[in-house]
Amino acid sequence: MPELPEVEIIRRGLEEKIVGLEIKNIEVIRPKTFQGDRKNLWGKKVLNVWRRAKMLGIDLTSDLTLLFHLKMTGQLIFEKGKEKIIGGHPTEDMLGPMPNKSTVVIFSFDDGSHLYFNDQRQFGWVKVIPTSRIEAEEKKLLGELGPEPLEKDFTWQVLKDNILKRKKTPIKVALMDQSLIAGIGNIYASESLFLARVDPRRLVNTITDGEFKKLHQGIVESLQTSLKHGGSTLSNFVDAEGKKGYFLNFANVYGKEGQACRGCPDKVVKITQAGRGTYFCPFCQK
DNA sequence: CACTTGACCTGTCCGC
DNA sequence: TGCGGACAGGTCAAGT
Repeated sequence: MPELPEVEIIRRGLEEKIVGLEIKNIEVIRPKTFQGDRKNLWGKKVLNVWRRAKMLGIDLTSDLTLLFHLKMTGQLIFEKGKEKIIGGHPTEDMLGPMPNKSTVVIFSFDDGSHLYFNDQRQFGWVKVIPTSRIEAEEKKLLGELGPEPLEKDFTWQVLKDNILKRKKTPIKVALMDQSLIAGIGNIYASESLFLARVDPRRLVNTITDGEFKKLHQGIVESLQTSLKHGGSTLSNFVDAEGKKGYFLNFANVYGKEGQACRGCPDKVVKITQAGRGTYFCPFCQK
C-alpha cells in the first residue's frame, strides 16, 4: 500500500479540496469494503482530513469520521470536472475515466465532485466511526501504534527503546511493525536501512547506539525525500498536466535487484524476510 | 510469549 | 500464445 508519505500526500490534496463540501451520496460497489451505515452520511459536511500511521481520517459533522486504510493497492481519486487529485497504488488506469473496474466506493459531493475509492486487490476498507471516541479508544479503533516518525518527539532514543521491545527480530521486520513505529512499510524499511548502512538481517539486539542514530536519520530522510517528491505514486494530477510521484526514481535499493549500488561497485541483492522482499547492498550494509 | 506463516484478493510478469 | 507460479508498497489470525 501507500506508506506514510503516500497517505500524507493524499491527505494534503484532499484537505485542500474537500473541506467544507457536503456529502450528497455514497455508492458502495463492494459491500465488504464499507463498514457502517451510509445513510448516516447523507448531508454531512467535511470538517478536516487527518492521517495516523497509514490510515486516513475524514472528520464530518454530527460526530462522524470516515476512516480509510488503503492496504496494498488502494487509491483515492478526487475528481471535479477536469481536475483530478490522485494518490495511492500507482497504476496507469488511475489517470483514465472514473469509475473503473477497481472502484469499490464512490462518494458524491454537493458541488458535483466525486471521491473514488479504487482497490485492485480489495484488501482496503473504509469505516464510519464516531469522531469523539477516536482519542479515548485509539487502540481499539486504530490499533496499537507507535510514534509518528516525522513528529518532534521521535528521537533516536525513542526509536531504540521501541525497537528493543523486540528481542530476536531482524531489524527490517521490526521497522515495519506499526506498534513500534507508525507508517513505515516495505519500501521505506529497505531505504532507511541503506541510508544507515545497516544490514536488514541484523537482529535488533545487536544494533549499536551509533547505528540507531544513523537509522533514525535514515528513516526521517527517506520519508521526507519521498514527501518532497510527491510520494512514490501519482499525486496532484491536474487535468492533462500529470505530475507523477518520482520517489522510486530516487530509491537507492528498493526494486533494484541486480543493479549497481549507488555507494559501491557491488550489486543490490533481494532476499525474503517474513514473507516480504528486502533489498540491500551486502557490501555497504554491515 | 515471540516470532513465522497463511489468508485475504486481483493482476501482472516471467519462464517454459 | 498459453499456462503455471511467483510476486505485489499491508495486516490479521492461526500455527510453531
